[in-house]
Formats: sequence, C-alpha cells, structure tokens
Amino acid sequence: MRENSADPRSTRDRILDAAMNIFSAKGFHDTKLDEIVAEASISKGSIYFHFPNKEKLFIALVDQFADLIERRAREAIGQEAQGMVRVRAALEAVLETFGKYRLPAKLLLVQAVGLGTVFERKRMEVTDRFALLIQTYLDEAVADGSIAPVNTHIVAHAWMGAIYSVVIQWVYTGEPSQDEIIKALLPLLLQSVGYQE
Amino acid sequence: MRENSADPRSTRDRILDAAMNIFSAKGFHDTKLDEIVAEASISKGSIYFHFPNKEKLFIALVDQFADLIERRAREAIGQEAQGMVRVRAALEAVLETFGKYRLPAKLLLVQAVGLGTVFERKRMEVTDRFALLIQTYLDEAVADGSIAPVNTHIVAHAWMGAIYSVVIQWVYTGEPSQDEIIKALLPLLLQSVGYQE
DNA sequence: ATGACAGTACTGACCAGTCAGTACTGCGAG
DNA sequence: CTCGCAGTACTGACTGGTCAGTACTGTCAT
Repeated sequence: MRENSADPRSTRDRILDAAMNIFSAKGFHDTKLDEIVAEASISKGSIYFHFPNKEKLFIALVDQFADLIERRAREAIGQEAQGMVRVRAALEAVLETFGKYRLPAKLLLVQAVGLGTVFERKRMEVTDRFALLIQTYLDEAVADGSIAPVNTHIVAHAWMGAIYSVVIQWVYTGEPSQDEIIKALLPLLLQSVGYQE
Repeated sequence: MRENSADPRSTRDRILDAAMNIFSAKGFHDTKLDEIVAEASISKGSIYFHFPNKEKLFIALVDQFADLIERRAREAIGQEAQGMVRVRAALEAVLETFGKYRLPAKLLLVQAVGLGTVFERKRMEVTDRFALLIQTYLDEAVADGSIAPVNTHIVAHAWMGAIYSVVIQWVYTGEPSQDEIIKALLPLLLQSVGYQE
C-alpha cells in the first residue's frame, strides 16, 4: 500500500491543507516546512516532489483562493442583467466567499502582504485583477446611468480596501458577523457612489 | 572625533533613517542588519547599543509614524468645533500626512503586515487605535445629527481600509496624485454615510 | 583615567533544500 | 508466468549558507 495512513486524500492535497492551516496562522516566515510535514503526516521530500520550493507552495495557495473569489464574482455578475445590480451581486458574492473561507481569507489579505519583492508582484497582480473587475462594472454602471460619474479607479481600490479591512477584522475577532457585515457594508459602498436602491 | 563622517545627526537618528529606507523598500525579513550598518555608516554594535534587537528597531519605526499620524489627526480635530466637520478635517490631515511621508506609509501599511504572530499584536493595536478614533467622532456626528445613524464600528474599519488601499496603490505607482486622492476619496467616504456638504 | 560610547571579528542556531535510498506498480521479452 | 527493468511516489538524515546577536577591543570627552 502506498497509502499507509487512513487518510485517502492524495499527498498533494494533504500538503496544501496543512500548509493553508499553518501559513494562515503563523505567516510565511514563521512557518517551518517541518511543521507542515508534521501536520500533514508526510515527509519533507514529498513537499519537494510536489512543489519546487516553499515560496511556490505558498503562492499556489494564494492563486487557488484568488481564482475562487474571482470565479464566484464573475458567476454572480453573469446572472444579472446590467448596471448597478451586477455590481451589487458581485459584492455579495465576494463577501459570502470570504465569509465561507476564513483561513484562505487571512492568507490572502494578511499573510501575503509584506513578504518582500518576490511576493509583492504577486500581490499587486491579484489586487489589480480584482480592482479592474470592479472598475469595469462600475464603468458600465456609469455608462448606463445607474450612478453618476466618479473616479472609478479610485472607487474600485477604495472599495477593495474597505472590504479587506472589515473582513480582516472579522478574521481576527469573529466580529462583526457575516450577516452584519453584508447588511452594513453593502449599503455603505453603494451609497458612497450615490446609488440608492 | 567620534563623528567621523560629515553627517552631524546623532547615531541613533542615522540608524532610524537608514532602517526606514531599507525596511520600507525590502521588508523586515529581506533586510539585513549589515545593510543598515552600511547605509547608516555606523557599526553593528551601535545598533545593539541603541536597540535591543532587530524587531524592536522595526517596531520603533512603526510606532514613531503611527504616533505622528494620530497626532496630526487629533490636532486637526481640535481645530474644528464639532460634528462631521471634525471628521472631515481628520481625514484630510491623515491623507496629507500619508502623502508627505511615502516611505513610512509603505512601512506601516505594507511591510508591517504578515510578519507572524509577534508583529500581529502590534498591528492590531495600531489599527484599533485609529479605528476607535474615527469611531468616536463618527458617534459624535451621529449624536449631534450631522449624519444618520450607522454601524460606526464597521464604517470606521471600512474607511480605514479604503484609505489604506488607495494610499498603498499610490505608494507603489505614484498614481493617483495626492490631490486627486483627496478630491475623490474624501467625498466618497463622506457620501458613504449620507453626508452632503 | 574612566566611562560612555563606537567599531569589528566572530559564533552558532537555524532551516530550506538535497539526495541516496526504499517501496511499489506496470510491462514487455523469453 | 516470471524476471529484469523502468518509472513513480515517497522518505528522512544530512548539509551548508546565512545572519542575528555577542564578545571583545578601541577611543575620545571630560
């Protein structure tokens, strides 16, 4: 038997799971590969069989979650006709996804920051991807008259920051609840560009 | 001569300056103390004479700038009578201070994040300090009728995030200009709680 | 001449990454 | 059917570079 433990998941998935747990709790530099090895009940060599190095393992986790968020947002957008309703749906989807995945949220929003030049590119890339998505649909909403003209570039980044900050607060303290967040944050964001439902 | 260079500043200040330059550019872990030694033209022993360790040196920089921001905000608030005008003044002061100090801004908003358990406390402390400040005066504005009741806790964190995010964008790219930021962000924030000037 | 500071050579803990080896599977030739 | 061989997945003891921190010496102001 290659699978000598009771756990039927593939070794690669076990590594990703353990890495997510530990990276999200302790950050990149404070996480030792040996801790992941222990948590996943695999060997150190296994990590290097599946991933080229520690950095790529971390980035794999970031990418995986960034992709999920973007997919959810696009799905939500696709189900609405146009204008500000789409923006609203996307925001809801993003907040729900963050709420559902607390550890990946912390990994993306906290642990992926301040890791030096190598990771900074990655983070900028992800941030810009999201900001551009928001901006696109804000522009659409401006064009079709749902909202008055604004600097959509700044609005996009401001919204992202607002969402990040509230989600981070929730990640650390568990407060405010997901429900309260959506109830308070959504109107706040929409109202900031003068949209009334 | 103890001061063997032409630089008349005290050794401690030279260390802090050099540390700010390098920490803000490369992050905590990618900065070697020997680099700071070279940049500041001092000796390694000097660092340990003035600071107990690398971590405390970093935190000294963070504290120094967080104190400055808070001082500026409080000064601005002190010069206004009451209500939403105070909040507006504080926001302007904070944005101006960030704009004036690009490196410390990057240090506080980027490099101080994701450094593992030790620094997380510090970051939470600073974040909460700012959020509470905003919240206090938002509550005041609600009480005196300047704005309608809102969840001021969430608003405070959302605002902080919005400011952080836009400032970070500016730190990296230089865009949008300080002027554009204040012109676009300030109305956005104020409008988000239904305040019209 | 002494103590408050500056300067430097060194140490050793740490940990990412390596690699020789093991275990098992599948396959094709005789 | 079975033996030799190749490929894949994994193991874990070991290594070597790095760098925060230290032990020590030097020097100048008073």
